[in-house]
Amino acid sequence: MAVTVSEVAKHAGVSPMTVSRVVNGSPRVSPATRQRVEEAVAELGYVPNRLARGLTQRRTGVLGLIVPDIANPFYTLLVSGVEKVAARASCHVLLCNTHGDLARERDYLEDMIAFRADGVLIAPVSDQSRSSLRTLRQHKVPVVLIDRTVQGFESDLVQGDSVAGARRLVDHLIELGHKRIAMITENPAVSTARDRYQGYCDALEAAGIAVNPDYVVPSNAIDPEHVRNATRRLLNLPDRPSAVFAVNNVAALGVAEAVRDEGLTIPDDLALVCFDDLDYASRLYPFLTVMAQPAETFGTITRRATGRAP
Amino acid sequence: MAVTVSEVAKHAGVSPMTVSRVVNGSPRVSPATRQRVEEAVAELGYVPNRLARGLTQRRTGVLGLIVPDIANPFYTLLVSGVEKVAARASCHVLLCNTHGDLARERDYLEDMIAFRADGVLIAPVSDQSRSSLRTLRQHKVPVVLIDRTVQGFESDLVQGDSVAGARRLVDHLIELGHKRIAMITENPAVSTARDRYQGYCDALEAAGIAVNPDYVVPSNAIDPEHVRNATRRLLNLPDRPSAVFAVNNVAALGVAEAVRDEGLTIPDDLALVCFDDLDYASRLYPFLTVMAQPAETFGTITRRATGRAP
DNA sequence: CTGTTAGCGCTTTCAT
DNA sequence: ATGAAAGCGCTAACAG
Repeated sequence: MAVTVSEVAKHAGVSPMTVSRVVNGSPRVSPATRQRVEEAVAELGYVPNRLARGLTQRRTGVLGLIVPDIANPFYTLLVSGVEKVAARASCHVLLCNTHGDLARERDYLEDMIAFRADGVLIAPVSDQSRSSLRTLRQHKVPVVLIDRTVQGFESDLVQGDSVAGARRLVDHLIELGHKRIAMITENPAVSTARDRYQGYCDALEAAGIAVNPDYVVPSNAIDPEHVRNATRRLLNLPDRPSAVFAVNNVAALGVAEAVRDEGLTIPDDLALVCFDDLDYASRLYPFLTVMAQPAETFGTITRRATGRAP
Repeated sequence: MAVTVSEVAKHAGVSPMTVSRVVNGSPRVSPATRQRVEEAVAELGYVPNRLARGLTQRRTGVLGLIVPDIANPFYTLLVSGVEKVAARASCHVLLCNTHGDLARERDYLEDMIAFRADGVLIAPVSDQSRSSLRTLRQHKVPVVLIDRTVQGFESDLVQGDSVAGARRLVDHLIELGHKRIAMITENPAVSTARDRYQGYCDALEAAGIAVNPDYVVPSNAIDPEHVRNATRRLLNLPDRPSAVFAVNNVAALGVAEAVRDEGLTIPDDLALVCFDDLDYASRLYPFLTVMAQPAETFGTITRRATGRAP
């Protein structure tokens, strides 16, 4: 049985309430009693029970952070940033990895309600996350969307500009003289995939290049192997693209491996650009042009998004 | 105010206890009442409060995971693995990043007591983590050490064999004909640093090569920039080493960048081997020999370590 | 099978 | 400045 307020109180010859006041730094305690209580706390090794505290105060100091893939350097940096900010605010981070799975996401969101998280930061799986997010909100848990919007769900939001970023990356390829530019996309229910595809089309259109459906390759963008296989088919087209825009870093990795599989090299045989940094990887492998987002600071800034259908 | 057992109970015309039984899947409930309760739960959108539950049951379903650097791919994989196992056990992971800072680690460990974590997995900062770990144990929180032992603290442990791993890496260099082999080390209060240095020395000795103190470079092994600078001095020695053994992946990254700074290349001008995988990075950059540890499965296996002084 | 009582450890509220 | 009482939401332990 752990040490409780009452035991400390007895030890210090005061009431539990006074112990509570001291522990929480209330000024309404005389220096003398404060000292006696502090000694008792130290002597007994008292550590306040945050479950009990959360129950009465209805604040737990816990933030839920829900991402599709912790191992993805983009989310890793994000987690890192959120953890840093949370620590400054004396908060703790409950980390949840959905693996892009809606059911798991739903469960985790319900858990956030159950744990009475003070708030939830989430990079949602897709637009289909809407219903679980609504449930969360019904339970008054503040939500901030990260990186992705959700159709039909208005919320505070932290994200980069995918349309403009994609546009810049593809413009860059066009300036280098590329005309046969492919894109590895992902599920259009993911807002960033939609936006980046939009930027890709905009850039091509502005340059008077028609979008070639053969050059738009769907992928899951979560598993590099999946992308690798999809890309191999692309590289074996009779009219092989000279450049590829990957929807994100994982896709880029898959492309890089497919290129190597085919005995080709980057950037000689194929130019590769992508969204999101590969962090450590890109420091070692400078042949990749990335639109790095400040993932680590995504935990600090906020703006309002409409969540309307496009 | 959130929905409580009592409200559900009233709604279903039963006692709170019966609601509790249904929610927790107790078999001692008639099918009829069970159904009525379930309907009430659904109708009111009841989600049990896990703080309250934790208070009575003294189990929270929360595991603390404490690592020095989430952004390090080794720990990222570890986190990923732990999260996976925890999810299977319906547990949640409270993630804490110490940044190799003892004070922060102490605070986090105290928080784990406060939150009544069911257990703590920790890759400790160094041998100096001992006192906070003892406090944790006094409070009956089960601890498992990951990757690193702590002198004077016996505990369950998950780790790879650093001595043998280092030995193999350096043997490999020797087989390739290298004689001038440097090592980037870190704080000897970190068990893996000690062990890997041991393996390095063993390998050299077995080959009849004397350990050259100039070739043993201390670093913090947390910040690639620090390693980068330390390595540059190494590369400017009159008798430059032909190979480097980096104590871990971060150190290897720093070395790789220093090599590039000096206008040299790997592996032509310098062979580089290291402990721990760089994950995504090493898939793109195959010039690096790594002793990859199964970081992701470090969350599943356990053995007993003595924690005696070496 | 179901309900009652009591209490987990803390803090709010109201006294003093 | 300090304390007493009540209750946060839930579940053990015991009825019946």
